[in-house]
Amino acid sequence: MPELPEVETTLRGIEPWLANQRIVQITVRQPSLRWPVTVGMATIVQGQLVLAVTRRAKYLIVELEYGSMLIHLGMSGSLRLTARDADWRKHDHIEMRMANGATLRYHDPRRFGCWLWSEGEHRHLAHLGPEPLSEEFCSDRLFQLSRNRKMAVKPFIMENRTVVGVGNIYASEALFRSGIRPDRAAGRISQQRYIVLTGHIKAVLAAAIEQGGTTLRDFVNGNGEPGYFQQTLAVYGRGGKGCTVCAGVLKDIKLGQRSSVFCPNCQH
DNA sequence: CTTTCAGCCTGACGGC
DNA sequence: TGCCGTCAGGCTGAAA
Repeated sequence: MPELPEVETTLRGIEPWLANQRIVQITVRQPSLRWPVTVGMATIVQGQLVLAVTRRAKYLIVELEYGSMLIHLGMSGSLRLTARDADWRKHDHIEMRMANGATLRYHDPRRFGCWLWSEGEHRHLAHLGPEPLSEEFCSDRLFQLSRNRKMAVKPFIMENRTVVGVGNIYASEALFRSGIRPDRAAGRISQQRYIVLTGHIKAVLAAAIEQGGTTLRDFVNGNGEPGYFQQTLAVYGRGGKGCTVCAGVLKDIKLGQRSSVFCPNCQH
């Protein structure tokens, strides 16, 4: 599951090979992604110079001379630099070849990702909240936006208009570290507790990005996956097991159709 | 305005 | 062993 740290790691891995290079060819083997990948996109993009590659939320943006491409990895997508004539693996859907010989492959078994081209601003970026590691994301923002909200705090911090890039894993972990139950109403959490929560959201994401970076070299060479999954997760995926702090049984509930694991003893 | 929820998709896993 | 049901999850857009 590519969360924000994995997308950031991907960006750092591919950016040096794409920036200031011309796209020689795009090959689309499977156009049925989240939205259809159009022939028009490949036609428009081929021959263009890549001005820059950036990230916004979990989207990668390939800035071109004319317009830009928006890439999302969805649930199971990955981008790898491969040998020029590497064998096509199952679920390799798109290949982008650069003038310097770099070859980028998009691999996505579940096909929840997207590759979209737009002349102007992409509609998917229009209503996004601030980046979690920016100063715009602060406890005041969480506190103000949460007033009168009856929604549970976990889906609230996972909403993209609140703050971007906080997926199920890191929302669960940050709430555990903050001692806040994920099903507590967002509007009934104090300013003081939002200060604590904001700090943990930033810390857990920053740590994960740093760990992703430790395997950057392998990642670029196409030999491995980003390494942040190796980090110890205290609650995510550990429903029914023992709490790492109090040894009590972790509870697994559904919030907004998503699995939410927490410790009923440590989180209130 | 708010909140909820179906749907997109494949692979992993458990039960029989 | 294989089949079948269930689950996982980000995001959109429609419904309530």
